Amino acid sequence: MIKKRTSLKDIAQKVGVSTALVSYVLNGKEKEARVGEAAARKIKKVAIELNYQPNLIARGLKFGKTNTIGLIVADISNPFFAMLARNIELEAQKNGYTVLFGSSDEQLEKSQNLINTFLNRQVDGLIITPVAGSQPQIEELKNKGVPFVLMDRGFKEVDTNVVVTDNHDAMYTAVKLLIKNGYRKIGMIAYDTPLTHMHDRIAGYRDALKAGGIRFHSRWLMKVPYQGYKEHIAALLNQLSDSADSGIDALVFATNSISVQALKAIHSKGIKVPQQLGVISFDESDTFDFFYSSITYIKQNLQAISENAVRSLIQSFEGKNRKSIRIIVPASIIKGESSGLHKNR
Amino acid sequence: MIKKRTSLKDIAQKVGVSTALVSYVLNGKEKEARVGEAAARKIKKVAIELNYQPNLIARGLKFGKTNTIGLIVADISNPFFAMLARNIELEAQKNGYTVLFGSSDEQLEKSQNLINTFLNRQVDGLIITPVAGSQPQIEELKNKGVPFVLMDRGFKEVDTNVVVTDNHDAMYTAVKLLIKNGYRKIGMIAYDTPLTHMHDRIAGYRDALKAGGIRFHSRWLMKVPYQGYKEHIAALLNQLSDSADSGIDALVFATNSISVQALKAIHSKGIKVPQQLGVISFDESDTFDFFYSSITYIKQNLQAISENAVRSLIQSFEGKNRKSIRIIVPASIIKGESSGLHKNR
DNA sequence: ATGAAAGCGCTAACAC
DNA sequence: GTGTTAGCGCTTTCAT
Repeated sequence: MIKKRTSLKDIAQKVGVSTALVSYVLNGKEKEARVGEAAARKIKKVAIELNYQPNLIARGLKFGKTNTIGLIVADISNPFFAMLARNIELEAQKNGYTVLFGSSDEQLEKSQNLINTFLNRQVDGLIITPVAGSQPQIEELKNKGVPFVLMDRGFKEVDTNVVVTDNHDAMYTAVKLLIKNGYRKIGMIAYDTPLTHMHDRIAGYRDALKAGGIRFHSRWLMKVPYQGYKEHIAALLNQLSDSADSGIDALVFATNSISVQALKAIHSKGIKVPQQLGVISFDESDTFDFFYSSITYIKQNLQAISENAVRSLIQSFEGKNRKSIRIIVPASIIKGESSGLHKNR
Repeated sequence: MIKKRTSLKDIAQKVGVSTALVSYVLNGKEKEARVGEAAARKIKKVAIELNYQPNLIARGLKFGKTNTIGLIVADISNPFFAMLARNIELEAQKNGYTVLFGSSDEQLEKSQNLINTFLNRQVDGLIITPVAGSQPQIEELKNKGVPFVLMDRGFKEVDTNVVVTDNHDAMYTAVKLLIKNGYRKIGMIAYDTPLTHMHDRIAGYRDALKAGGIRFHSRWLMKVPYQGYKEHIAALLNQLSDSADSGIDALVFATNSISVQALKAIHSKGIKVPQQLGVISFDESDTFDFFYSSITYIKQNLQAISENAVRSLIQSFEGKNRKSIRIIVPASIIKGESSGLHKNR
């Protein structure tokens, strides 16, 4: 059914030379190998005639290098990861790499399965957004000497290559902005996970409060589980709006997905932003354009993150990274009305 | 640096048998090959000790089968394609396949590059959302006997495996709903492309008008180019809202991305939906929840599309598809207020 | 200037 | 029962 692809051998036979010569010529090594000009010409001609395409998998077997990167994100259907994937695809392509992808769904088992699958397929390295509790998986990669880089999040306890946003600074800046604009009772909705990105964002939030001379109340920090987060967030905002005095005058959201869900709830509850509640989101979303007030948000530099992830991974291939590389990408804050001057100010 | 992975040979040496035996045992063929029980036990034990993992690329070379699918979408960062990718990933995994992906950006050259790259990497087959004008690329795949299936869109002129939504019916139903609710001057914003999905959606729109006894006006059908579509749509809606009588009382949108952009413009222009303008969108979006009226939209069955795409591709591998298979997946319409009764009704 | 051959890791037909 | 071996397609060393 499927037509046999033409191999070096086919060309060699047709031209009447050995496969070695064909290989040399087609790899532009005719000079080094001092291949006869006539033969070279003929080989090239036949290669085109037969529409020769190298079998990269055979080459991979030979070299132990496939020029393939395995990308493991939490969920490719989440716009944030989809954007990352897009940028990684671009950067990988620029460098001659192709990308295998998979979604871990924040689940340990899926993550491990993907790692195994990709390794068995001889990817040259992995770009991973690690799942909570996956330290052993990552440690094992280190032990095996597999090149990899963590992206978006990392682990405190494990020293690895990692590319992340400057989460602490981003959230610190955001909360400082709210304080500057007169908010005093600032809450945060975050995921209940020990991963560093969340930890750092929370730390940034708390440090900003402290620096602003505001005493932190533990009930201000609302952690929701990843599974079923939509319902949890809806419930949280129900509570907030039901109580006459919610005890909170502003909210920061720890991620893209939390932001969208929380804004949905705020919108449907009819909570006035920023009059009743100041708001700062994480990451962009098309949804912001529909909110009645423009949303202040933290903008991560996805392109820089992706580029750095791919590049440092490639450096690892080349054995350049003797030590772990830790890249912190600054974020910016895009100011809108949602964090505007507080009524009490 | 990277620790050498253990191969069959390593195990064979350690146990003191040939690689053949190891291969048989590790592939569960000890019975057929009548391997001695003692040897089998020992081999299994050592395999675990050495943490043996098969090199799938060597196996691929041997069999000419890599258990890899190449997925080419227009843009992985577009939520619609990201959702498709997610579902394809799931279905592929269920069947033991891994997915390579790439974005064509609706560009012929990128599409061709991706096809070449994937073929050179010996993917077993391709799932493609074809680009306008890529018929020759697709024809070539057919000629080569490469298994593939087109998804989301196809070509009139080329007979191929294809899995698409019932676009004509979906749009027909949507427009009929508008007509039933009293709208008479129904416009459509579509992409300016000859691809079948767009063609069918437009045909569905026109046929519904005809069936409703409404004479079609060519200015009702607004086609925008994919490149720079955001600006074009904004401009279109400026026009509509500026003219005292726009001559249009309802709009249907041909895709997800068009819907979001158009709704943004409608929102910012303050056009009342459905009082001034009835609206039906294509595909879901988080943004709908922020619109002041709930949006009526056509819901494609992404899971069914993905599953069918993967399955029919796998059938092609197995040589089952002697003829091209054409799968039409029905869509549903989710009714909201945006297509509610027209004032004149 | 060219070719033979080994070898990457795996499988399976075949020989012993 | 077990081992030998050829071969998938490609690269490259070493003869010639």
